[in-house]
Amino acid sequence: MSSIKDVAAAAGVSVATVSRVLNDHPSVSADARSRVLAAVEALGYRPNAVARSLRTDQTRTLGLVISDVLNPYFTLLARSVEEEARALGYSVIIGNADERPELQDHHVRTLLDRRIDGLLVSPTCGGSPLMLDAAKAGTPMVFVDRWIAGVDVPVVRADGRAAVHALVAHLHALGHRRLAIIAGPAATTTGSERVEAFREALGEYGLPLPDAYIGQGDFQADSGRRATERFLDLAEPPEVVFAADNLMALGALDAVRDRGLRVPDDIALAAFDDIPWFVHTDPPVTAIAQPTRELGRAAVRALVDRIEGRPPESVTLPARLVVRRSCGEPASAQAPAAQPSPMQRSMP
Amino acid sequence: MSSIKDVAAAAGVSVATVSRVLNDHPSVSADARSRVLAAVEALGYRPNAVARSLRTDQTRTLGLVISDVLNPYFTLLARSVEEEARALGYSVIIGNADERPELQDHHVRTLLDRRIDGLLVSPTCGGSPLMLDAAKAGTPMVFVDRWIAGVDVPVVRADGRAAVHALVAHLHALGHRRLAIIAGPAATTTGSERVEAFREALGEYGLPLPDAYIGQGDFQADSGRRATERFLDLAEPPEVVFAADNLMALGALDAVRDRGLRVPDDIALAAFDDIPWFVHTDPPVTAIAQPTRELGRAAVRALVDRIEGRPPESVTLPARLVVRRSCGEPASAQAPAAQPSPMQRSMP
DNA sequence: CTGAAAGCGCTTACAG
DNA sequence: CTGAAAGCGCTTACAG
Repeated sequence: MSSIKDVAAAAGVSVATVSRVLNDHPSVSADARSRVLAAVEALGYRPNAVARSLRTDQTRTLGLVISDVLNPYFTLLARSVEEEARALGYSVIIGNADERPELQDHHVRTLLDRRIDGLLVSPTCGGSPLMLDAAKAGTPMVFVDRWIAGVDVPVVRADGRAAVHALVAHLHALGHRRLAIIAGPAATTTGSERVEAFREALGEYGLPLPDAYIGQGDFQADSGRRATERFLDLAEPPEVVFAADNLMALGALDAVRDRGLRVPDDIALAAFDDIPWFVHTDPPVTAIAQPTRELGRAAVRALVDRIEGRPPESVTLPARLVVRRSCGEPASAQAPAAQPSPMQRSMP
Repeated sequence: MSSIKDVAAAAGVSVATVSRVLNDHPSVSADARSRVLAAVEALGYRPNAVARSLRTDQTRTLGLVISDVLNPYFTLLARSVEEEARALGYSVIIGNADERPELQDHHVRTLLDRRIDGLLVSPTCGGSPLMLDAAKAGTPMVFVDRWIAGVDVPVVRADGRAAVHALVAHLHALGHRRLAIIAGPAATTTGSERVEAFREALGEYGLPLPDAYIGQGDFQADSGRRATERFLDLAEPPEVVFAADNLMALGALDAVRDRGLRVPDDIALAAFDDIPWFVHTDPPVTAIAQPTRELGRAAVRALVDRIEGRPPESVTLPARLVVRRSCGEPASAQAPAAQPSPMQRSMP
């Protein structure tokens, strides 16, 4: 692989001049420029980003540590992060924590060792010392989706409170009174916030949220299945299960199906996070949709602002309820239409 | 951020000794070693991977360029690649080509500039000059899933031929005679191979594959929807649509649903690539499952073999048919059971 | 076992 | 406008 020296030799100039041409430095003669460009072309020269990074102390790379790539919500988030980063001239390296704190730390460490310019994290747990130290040490950092309290790091996330209230209103209107939730890990903000929003909304309707109706999940499908089985084993099972993410909803569907029961006839189901597949499940799943692409974009912009010396801004975007058929038909549309209408209602 | 010099100063040794300790070089006195280790600890020193890479000419990083991250098949592939790479001491940088050749080239170029040790590619198109040049120039490379003919690069992929034959046998047994396929881009191997395998299998049953029954898709959902609409507009629409990947099957489901039609009553559906969601769609979708994790693992092993000077091996693994309800009930199980049995049959 | 020194491929004041 | 030279943070023969 040819280096800048080879180009300089071929063009009959110094490496400094080659470097200037490559970096669009203004003070290069037209003649020198064209000779360098010709040499670059002839040799198929490509600058060594490693050497450039060592010298300039910037990698033009962002690290993104997400909780679980197999979760379509995070996949979409990752994609939107990459798109926006590319638009701003950055690459992104993704680390998949798989909801495991030690794997999260592994990726944070590796990314730091590679001297990424900034870090986007959706923290799996309360707060690893490694991440906190990095933040304190001045590594540009932004939290997406989930965050850690008490750390001076901008947060880009969706606020699901209003949508959870809309969901509970919807469920209440359908006559449901025994509502259960499959929560995420209490150590994550999204794990605890969604339960709190749910409890608060239930309170407005005078409905309780007994401990037996709070399933402890870990945001992965299996835990949704187990929590649902436990609900179904109760002397008085809930009428509705609200899964705090889409994968646990998938597990819940599995559990219901394995018992030979039907959604929504035997038990209703709703999920946090909307994904394309929810339109095609049996039945289509009522879900709370996050503005995922916007979150990714905003997170990158905040991080790049921070990296490039502009004040970064925290951003909170609203989620919205998408009603489908998994919680039952509204009274007005009792008889299922022969032609399934797209019956999809959105509320802010 | 402290450097090796700071550690050397703090430990009272030269940077060479620090480097030796860090790299587990045997010839270091126990005393020097412990002083260095103490200094490393005290300073919170972490080696700069950029500098190390420049010096050693290896990044211990693999590049993975996949066609579409949002496709669950590729997401799972990417995850398995990362896992195996991590186990072997490598990191991976993922580039999402989004089925766009120019984006694919962008990522290949960026990855090459970063001097990744090797490249794993699932080529979006016939063969970009950039990629071919890189292969010729000796960049360690392995193709996964899709490949390019006439290039001396190992290929790790699944052979779906037997499973496609099993699918056609299944469809024929259910009484279907008019079978259509939504193909992927002809420029990709998986795009053309799946059509060929399908045509060949149909031939064994004396069934034709008229041009009108070959929809041209691009492996993304929208194209599956459009192709299906065209099928449904035919004077004699097919009885079965076989989508050559899971996203186009999703689009097909959309199209059928939008017309107020039902799967499998009005039209049957099968897909290449099995994904967890197919169990929960309405109805569950009959699909051809690839050994995705094994493919990822094998691809990484082949690439690392190549990088580390061992002869890499091409690997072909069999796909298998997973029968669900989207093509109709077998005659023996005419009456749908009240309790939906997991009726899931596997054939090699 | 240890250190001084060269060198990986760049960029960038500095001097001309 | 141009080039010689220093230096980014490491690793590794080489000499002792």
